[in-house]
Amino acid sequence: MLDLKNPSIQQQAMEAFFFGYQAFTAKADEMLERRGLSRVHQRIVFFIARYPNLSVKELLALLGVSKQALNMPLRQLQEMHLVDSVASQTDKRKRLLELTAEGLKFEQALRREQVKLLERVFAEAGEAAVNGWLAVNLALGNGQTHLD
Amino acid sequence: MLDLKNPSIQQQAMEAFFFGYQAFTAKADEMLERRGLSRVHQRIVFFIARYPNLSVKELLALLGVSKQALNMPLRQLQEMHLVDSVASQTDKRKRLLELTAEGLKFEQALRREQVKLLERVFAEAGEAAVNGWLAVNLALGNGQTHLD
DNA sequence: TTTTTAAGGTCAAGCATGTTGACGTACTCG
DNA sequence: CGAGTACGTCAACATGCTTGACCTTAAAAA
Repeated sequence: MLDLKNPSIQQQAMEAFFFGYQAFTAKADEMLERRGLSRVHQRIVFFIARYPNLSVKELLALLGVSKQALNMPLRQLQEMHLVDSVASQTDKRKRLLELTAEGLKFEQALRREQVKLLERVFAEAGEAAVNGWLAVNLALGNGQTHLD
Repeated sequence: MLDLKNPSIQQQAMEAFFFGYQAFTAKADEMLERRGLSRVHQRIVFFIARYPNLSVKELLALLGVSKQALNMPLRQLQEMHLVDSVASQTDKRKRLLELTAEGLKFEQALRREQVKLLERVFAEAGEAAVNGWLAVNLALGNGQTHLD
């Protein structure tokens, strides 16, 4: 077991997490910048892809930002016809978010870049490592879906 | 092996990474905010602790920001007597950074909170998972030290 | 049915954090 | 000596987030 009593091991683990996460997001950040978008835009389309028919409120909870912070980038995505919002049938106050065909392609393109990096690393690290990596990340996130 | 051909698995892995990293930094962020500091301040003291006698230029390379962006928080840390900078003996242009006794305590307090979370999660996930988690993160960060 | 609450949208002001560009100083090195 | 390096700082600007206030529409509760 990793000896977390050893400060130098602590630092190594933390540094690896820091640079690992940074490397993970780097490629997508580049692609976003070329289109004049930012990481928030990716998070929005990512969560809409993952949870179709998400309401605005649920999206806010997932992102952990204020609705004013969401407003601008979400509006931009709608104006670019990457995201559509339709009133819920069961509760007409709610706007359910979905990706347009183009939005889906956009989200997939971003995700593909990140998955490519994961695939390379996974092939190198082996199955056990990958399962462990996922298990620890899930546990860190508390297993919570963050939806409600 | 995690099937990264499956889009839903891709999404799950990416979401776990996102929320995992977020949870990992949350506690330290709280502590920093109470002292009117931000995540950059932690990164600074973290890297100084990890690489004693770091030069300003090396710190900039690790953080990946402009020197103007570093200037303010680093100055604050010095004014708070958490960080000292001393001219290098071999090259008097260089300022070598080190933590004061108080700065060391501060960095350790922040790190301890994050390690506590890791310990909980590690106990839950088991040794194999932990080793895998570290291996994947190291591979993601390309094994590079980011120094030079 | 009237009142209250919830969901969503938007405007405004303020703050934090980042960027580039331009300088100035001190020091090293060829 | 002159060129380049390390560091520090000022200014202008962009961006992304915050809180507060206000509005509409629709559901739920009184």
